[in-house]
Amino acid sequence: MPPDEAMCPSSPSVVALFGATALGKSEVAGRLAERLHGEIVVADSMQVYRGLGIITNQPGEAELTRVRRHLVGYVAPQEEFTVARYARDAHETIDRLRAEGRAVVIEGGSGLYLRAALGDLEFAGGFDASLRRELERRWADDRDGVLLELQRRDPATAAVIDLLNPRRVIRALEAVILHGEALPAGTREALWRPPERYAHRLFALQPVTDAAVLTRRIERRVDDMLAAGALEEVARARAAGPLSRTARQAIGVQELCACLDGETSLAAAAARMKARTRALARRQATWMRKLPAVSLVPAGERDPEAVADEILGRIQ
RNA sequence: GGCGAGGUAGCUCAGUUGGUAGAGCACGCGACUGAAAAUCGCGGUGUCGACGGUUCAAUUCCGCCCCUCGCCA
Repeated sequence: MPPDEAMCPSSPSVVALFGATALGKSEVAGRLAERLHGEIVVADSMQVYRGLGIITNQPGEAELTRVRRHLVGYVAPQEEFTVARYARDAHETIDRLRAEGRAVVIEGGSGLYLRAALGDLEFAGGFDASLRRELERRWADDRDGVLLELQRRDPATAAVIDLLNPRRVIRALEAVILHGEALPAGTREALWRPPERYAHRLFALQPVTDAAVLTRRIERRVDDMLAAGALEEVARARAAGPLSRTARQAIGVQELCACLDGETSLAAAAARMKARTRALARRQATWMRKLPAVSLVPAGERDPEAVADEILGRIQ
């Protein structure tokens, strides 16, 4: 903890806000930052892409002029993005804002990114697209061979990760091959409580709205995106060059590309986007339930202003 | 009206040479350290269209009826 914080523990200058999609998180964050005279750092794996503002739900003009937001729309969608890069960018931004004496509101819906911003996650090994592709091919042909190699070269990691999950296995092996040492050693407890980089208060929006109403809201959101030109947005983005693997994971990219290529109807694309968004909101709720030291704040149908007030009240 | 195809989980469908059923998606819960809006794990789904017949036993075979789709009138 930096020394200035030790001297002034009653007014933490970093407030983090986690929340699932469609709960009004960015509006709440906007008001919080305004009251605290601070700026916002977004912790969202998809809002980083430039030119995909509609489908990734980036804040509109009104929110943007209200307060400054960082780490939104600053990466070309042709570029492959990683949490490690996000962590570097976030720390740099937060450090700078604090050096300027500004309060920081970290807002996001990507659990891992939020932890990366707040803490010091240790990222082992590098990243090599061709190696990864080769390992993927090997996994498809000879799964057992890949598992055996990981067990031989890094038994400690092999004992801890989910061996049924191809992403985890491939990443672990990739890390050993590139750096000799794989994922950071440590217990699961350590994985869950990475060293905190900033003293902060963490809040999460807990839906108090009826589940059916929330679902309807999520679905309306997709309809609104389409009405706002989501299809054209995706067409424009991919016209500038093939979209990166990570950008293609954003809800709506695959679906709307299929639609542009005449493979599916717009209605089918919309249905799939809604289903994926619902599933996302569920996984976000899982994160919300287990974030360490989190204070839950009822939200949903409440006025963002009131939610922000409640959070400010709890900070005092 | 005639002929053909079909009615099985919320949806799309597979299956049972007769012993009351499954896969994907959806849904619920969970995991998560360089892909995380990703990826993976666990879980329950049900008068197998209705009624009758044959049978120890029918979702499966037979009859009849209802419904859907297609073709022909």
